[in-house]
Amino acid sequence: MKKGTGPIKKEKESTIFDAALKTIKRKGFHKARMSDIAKEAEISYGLVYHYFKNKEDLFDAILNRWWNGLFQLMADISEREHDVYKKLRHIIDYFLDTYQSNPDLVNIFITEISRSTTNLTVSRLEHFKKFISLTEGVILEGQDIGILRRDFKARYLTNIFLGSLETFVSTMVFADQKITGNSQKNKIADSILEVFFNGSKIQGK
Amino acid sequence: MKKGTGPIKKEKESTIFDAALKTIKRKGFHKARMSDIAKEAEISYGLVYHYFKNKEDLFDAILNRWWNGLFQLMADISEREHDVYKKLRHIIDYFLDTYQSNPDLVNIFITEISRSTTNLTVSRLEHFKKFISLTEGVILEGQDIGILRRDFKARYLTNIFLGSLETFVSTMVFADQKITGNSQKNKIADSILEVFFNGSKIQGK
Amino acid sequence: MKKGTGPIKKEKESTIFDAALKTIKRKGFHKARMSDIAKEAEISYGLVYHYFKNKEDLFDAILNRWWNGLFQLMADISEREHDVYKKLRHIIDYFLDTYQSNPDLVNIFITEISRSTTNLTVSRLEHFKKFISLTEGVILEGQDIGILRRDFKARYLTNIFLGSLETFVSTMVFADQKITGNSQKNKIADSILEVFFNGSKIQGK
Amino acid sequence: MKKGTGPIKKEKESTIFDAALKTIKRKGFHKARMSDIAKEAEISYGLVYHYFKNKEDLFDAILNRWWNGLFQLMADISEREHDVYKKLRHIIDYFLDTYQSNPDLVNIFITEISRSTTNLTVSRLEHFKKFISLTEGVILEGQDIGILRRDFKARYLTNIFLGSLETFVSTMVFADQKITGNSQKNKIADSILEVFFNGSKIQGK
DNA sequence: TATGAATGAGGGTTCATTCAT
DNA sequence: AATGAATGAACCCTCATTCAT
Repeated sequence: MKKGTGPIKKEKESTIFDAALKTIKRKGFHKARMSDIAKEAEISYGLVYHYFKNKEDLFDAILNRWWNGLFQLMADISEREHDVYKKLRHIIDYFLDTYQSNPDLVNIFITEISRSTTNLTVSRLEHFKKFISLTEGVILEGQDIGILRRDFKARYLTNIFLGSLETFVSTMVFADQKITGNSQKNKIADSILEVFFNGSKIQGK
Repeated sequence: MKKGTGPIKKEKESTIFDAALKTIKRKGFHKARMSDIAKEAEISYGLVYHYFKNKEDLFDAILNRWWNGLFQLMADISEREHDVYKKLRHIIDYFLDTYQSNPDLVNIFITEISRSTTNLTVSRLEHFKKFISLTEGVILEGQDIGILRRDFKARYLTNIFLGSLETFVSTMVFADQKITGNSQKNKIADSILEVFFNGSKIQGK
Repeated sequence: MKKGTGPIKKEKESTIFDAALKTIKRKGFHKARMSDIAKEAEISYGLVYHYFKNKEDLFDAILNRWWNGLFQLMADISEREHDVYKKLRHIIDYFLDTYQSNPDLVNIFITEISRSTTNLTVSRLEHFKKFISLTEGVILEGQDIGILRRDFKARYLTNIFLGSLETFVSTMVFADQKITGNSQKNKIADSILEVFFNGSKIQGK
Repeated sequence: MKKGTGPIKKEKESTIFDAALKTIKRKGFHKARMSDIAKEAEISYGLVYHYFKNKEDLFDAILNRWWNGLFQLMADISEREHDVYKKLRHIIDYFLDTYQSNPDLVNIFITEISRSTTNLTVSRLEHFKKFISLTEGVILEGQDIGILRRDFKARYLTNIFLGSLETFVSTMVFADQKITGNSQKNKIADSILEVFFNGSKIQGK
């Protein structure tokens, strides 16, 4: 009779979600069978379809978890943070924080979406483009303010920035490397920004 | 067992190879059917099995084309080139030159291998690790010589370098962007190195 | 076992029954899901199983509605009506009246039972045979009395009669054609009998 | 190398076709599994998909066998036969002849198509409408010539005619009754026409 | 009564691979 | 060398039915 028993439903849905995360991370989207996911969640596989329309839908739910968080952050940044350096730092933090709290999610983002055309649908591509555009906005702002060089197009610097970040995260993902604490996280973030801003050349040379 | 024997055999094998390249690029490895490849090559699909043991074998042949060329280059660099800056420049050139002459090959490397765990087997991972190690060797040399900062681990700078490169190439791959001539290629290569060495901050600031 | 017990039970049961009628008419028995029926009835699908043992049972309930009415009529005819022409007219009326009051029921009879072996079980077939036999009895009576030609077997004339009737009704069912009033209904009934008699009546009489 | 080895391919395709005919007749389209059909044909079920795109395609192939024959006949009639009575007789013959040579085909037409909305697609309905239209053309011709009464619409007489025919055939189909020879076939055909004409013929003529 | 979560058998379809010719 | 018929393991998804609450 009660409709607002949300948490109970959410609980099982969450179990399936996590099982999907784990399974897709382990086998990849294509090779992850619905029955694998069900087995991982310790439920019958029919139940998966009770909560998710189909495999694609389950996959999109995972991606949305990632994108919703990221776009929320981008909105927050846009409103509250006025320092370009810190804005970029927040973006990095989102990747690293999520990797700390939910490494499987980051793994899937990197391996199944970030560089794979196979699973790319039009709507998924849109998320990507939107994120790149938003980041480019930050970079442009940096060029306007005068803290980023203007002899390269903003899109180009955006590629460098996101490429460094992604490569870093990828490395951790592939090596199954954990971030053990905030100090390590900060060090990584600082490093990425340091090289992005100042380059790898020995200073002064 | 040898693949590169007679020229007569090679001809048809080459046709299949190119068809596979084109098809896998278009549909991704998983969704590319053997029959699609055969159709692209305008042969019966049974014949593919005369030249390649199975689908995995065909895929590995493609990857080997990439890795063999790259490792050949790394060996050449190691022997003949002594300028670290130029060494890195050669690595970039390999990506860009191959992208010019065989964009499908680069596409597949980027989308199916570079960031996809799905198709990653142990032996394929080995190639990757080896390449990163070799690059790290170059970076280390730069640190030793004193043209690269030592306050970051070599592996870290390697990530930045390869990340920038990969991101650049990815962008071109996804946008289906062509490199029209050597001057454009040089400009791209210069840019990557410039930012890697000097950063994105306005100089002097 | 009894279906038609309490009026309280009946109410909800009736709602489900009507929903089933509507749904099966729209989608066919096979494609009508229990959940479709429940949704149509605006109840949970689990409840359907309180009133009907299973899907087949629900279907049989529908068929029984049809057959019970028809056999009731045949019994009435047998007892009270002595004019063969009018007897046949009563049979036609049952089809047309039911079509007026409950077009879905007639639709289901025509499409799912009358000509479909798919849903035919032994017990369902028995109903059919019984009805044909009873009709044949009327035809035989007509032959005995001398108003129907005897050069064709009664079963044969029965086929013609029921075939005309069924074809007529089918046409209306498929065209979703409504019977707007008694005058139209009478016209249709007259027509069917007119052609049947002027074809099957002893010539010259 | 040879492409025109038609018969060999046709042979197996024909086997599958016949197995489908038999299986669908026995279990109905919906309940006939592809594996049933394959088992009946004594082949692996994968092979069915070599010859037919999917289950619907296989079903359509069966229906086309029926419709192509019938429309061929209608075209022949239109060109060569000028006697309305004989035209109708040819139509009846098509049903009876096909029933003799291929009773399963007629069975499927009757049970799965003629009165079942379940399997009715738009294109399938078109075939039906076309056939009825063509028959109506013959009836109209009969009314024009003056051998069929004009106090009923042509479409109405068409319904009666086709209804009688269909009911007759249905009866045989359901009873699994065989037509043993031409004399029996002729008797049936004569009977249908006799009743149809003596009912629909202009009175007194 | 009433709900809808949970189960799992069933069935359509795909496609890598084998093999007779 | 070459063809494409033949096989069957996989895998997604549906939905009738059961059952705890």
